[in-house]
Amino acid sequence: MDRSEKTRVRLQAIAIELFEERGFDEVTVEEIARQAGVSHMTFYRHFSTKESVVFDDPFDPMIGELIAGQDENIPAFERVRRGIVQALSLLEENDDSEMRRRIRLAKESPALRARILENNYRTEGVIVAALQLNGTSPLEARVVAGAILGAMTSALIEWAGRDGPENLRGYLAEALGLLDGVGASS
Amino acid sequence: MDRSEKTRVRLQAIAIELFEERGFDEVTVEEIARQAGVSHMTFYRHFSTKESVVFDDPFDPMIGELIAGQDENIPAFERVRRGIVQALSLLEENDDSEMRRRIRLAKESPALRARILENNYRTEGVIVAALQLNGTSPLEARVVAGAILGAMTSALIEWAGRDGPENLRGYLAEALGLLDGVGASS
DNA sequence: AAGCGAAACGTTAGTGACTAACATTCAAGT
DNA sequence: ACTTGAATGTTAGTCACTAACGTTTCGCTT
Repeated sequence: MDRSEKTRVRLQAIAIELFEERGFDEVTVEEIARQAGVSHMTFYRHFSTKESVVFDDPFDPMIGELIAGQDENIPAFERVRRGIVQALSLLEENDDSEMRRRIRLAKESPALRARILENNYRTEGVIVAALQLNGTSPLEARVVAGAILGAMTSALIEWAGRDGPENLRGYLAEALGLLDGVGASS
Repeated sequence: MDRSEKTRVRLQAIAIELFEERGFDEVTVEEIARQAGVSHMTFYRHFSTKESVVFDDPFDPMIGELIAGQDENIPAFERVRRGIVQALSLLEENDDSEMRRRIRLAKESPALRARILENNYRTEGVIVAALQLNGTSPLEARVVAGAILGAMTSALIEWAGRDGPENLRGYLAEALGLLDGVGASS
């Protein structure tokens, strides 16, 4: 871990702690930087915005490939669902409790929620493109992608609000399972 | 139309025109106010944020009532769908082209998209509460609400991107129809 | 018509996120 | 030690947004 990465990790850890203590809006970037022993410019060299210290841009093109690779004969909704479940299963076994901390911050902060949803917007574009490759109509592609991402995001927030030990990936898979039977018409 | 309302309408018209010409981020509140012949403080007395001049807070509790009033024996997903379709049919026949202008602005501006999605977040809370009144589980309520709102929002954006004369309400109803068969399990 | 009060609006000064330009320090490798 | 590039610092600025307080406008009463 070189100097740059150490600074980044330090900034992130301090920022999240401060956000948990006092709330996202009540902590200034200046203060985070000061406690990390750096200037605010260094903060912005590591994180493009105040929000991105909590959620960064994953923008996974893998999701697109997994969806485009599904059997064309099953409905669009199911293709997306299977693609996403496969992507989840490939996910490194991340620390669920760390993710929970961050999503809980988002529950209290419109700015952080907006960040998550902006990431979703980009992912939605990837899903739509993948579906259209296989002949799905633009409207159906958008609707299916929007529905699944909306469901996942809501499930994520529901999960973060619980105290139980539920596994994140399992929880999301269960959430998507609740939408069984969708899109049977196409 | 009293003085206050005239100022509000003027600010809004000028703002949207400027946003269309140069993009949301390239127009300052100061400039909008100046062209409307007022100070920036007056702008903020009429609109709480720069975004809200394009999208304001509808926060319709009617949606909650319509959903809570659905037959408990049909699946949660269908209850929400019918409630929303009913709410749409009660909507005053708004000017579709005006709505299209605004949503097109949102296609180009993350800040405006965030505003729409934040409104959705509040609506989602209303839907979740309505479903839970009728015994739906917290997870399913969230997932169903998230899926339908996600689908609607995506359809809205798809609609705004088209040039055709499609009716907004009809388009949204068609979009929700694409999700036919969902949630059959509950 | 004069004056009164409240709503609408203006001025000023400030905070905080974020950026650009330029200067400085640090950490290797030679 | 010396050089060089990466990491960081300083400074000054823009813009969204707010608070406090002063001013104008307008309908209404007298």
